[in-house]
Amino acid sequence: MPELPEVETVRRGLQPVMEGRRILAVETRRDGLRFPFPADFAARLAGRTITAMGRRAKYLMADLDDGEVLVMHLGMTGRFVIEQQGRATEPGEFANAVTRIAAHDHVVFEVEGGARVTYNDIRRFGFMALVPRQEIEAHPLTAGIGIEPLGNALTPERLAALMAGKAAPLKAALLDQRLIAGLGNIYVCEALHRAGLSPRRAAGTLARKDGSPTKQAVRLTEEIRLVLEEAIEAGGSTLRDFAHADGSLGYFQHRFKVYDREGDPCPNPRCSGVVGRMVQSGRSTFFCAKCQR
DNA sequence: CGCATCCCCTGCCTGC
DNA sequence: TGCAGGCAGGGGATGC
Repeated sequence: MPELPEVETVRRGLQPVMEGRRILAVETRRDGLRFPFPADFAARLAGRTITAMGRRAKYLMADLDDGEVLVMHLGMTGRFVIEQQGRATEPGEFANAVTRIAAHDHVVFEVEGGARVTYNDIRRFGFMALVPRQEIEAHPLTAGIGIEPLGNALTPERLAALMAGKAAPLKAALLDQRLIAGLGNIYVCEALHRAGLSPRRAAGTLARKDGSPTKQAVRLTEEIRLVLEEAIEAGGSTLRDFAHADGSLGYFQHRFKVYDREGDPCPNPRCSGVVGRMVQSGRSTFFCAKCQR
């Protein structure tokens, strides 16, 4: 499920147990995920300290004390499970702890302070890479990533400029990580519904001839921000619940208005339409043909 | 270049 | 009950 709000929620879950902590040991349980792990991946990580746990778009970025960055992407099904195991300060202190390995557990981090952090990924579309910090901007995995939809970068003017001249469907343009980074299929559907905009509309219609934003661009900018912020807030509350349960992080239940709600009445109280589904760029789009124009 | 299609992988749901 | 087919929230490669 991980789109920007989910990745941000995972970041907030990992931060207290990993930031400022030394990695005691790493176990990789297969050769790689989507890509092979870097050479000597586990050995290279051991002993290094995570100085900051950050996020850029849908990428988790763990800054290491020697200038490299552990870049992690959750793909479609990646998640982390955190287990607190005493107050380990040296490798091997985990040896006496009960080790539970579940199906699709691929990487296990043992962290100073006693956390065992396990990466689980059923479909293995996620990946982990080590990149020198100064090469992040040029690295093939992270080069050309678009602007963050939260924060100050996304304005109606910027949105209009990014979409100007594009004949592609608005849905496809919003999914393009080179333009805006972090939106996925769910939140694009949700934001377009909230903004009352058709997923089929040409992306370029958000810009006037002089390049300035239309009122639709203003509305969409606002709805993107709101839906992401609300989802992060919901993830935060879920995170607290999970922490009380078993410490696992991952698939959070949010209430979506249109996503996966084909056939439901349109949730817009002033609309009598029905949520429909169509395929764009090979992926399902959920929308109301009556109030999204 | 822009855009569409296919593919990586596993699991779940549906229909026959 | 078994099994084939379709589908899944990401994104890279390929082809037109």
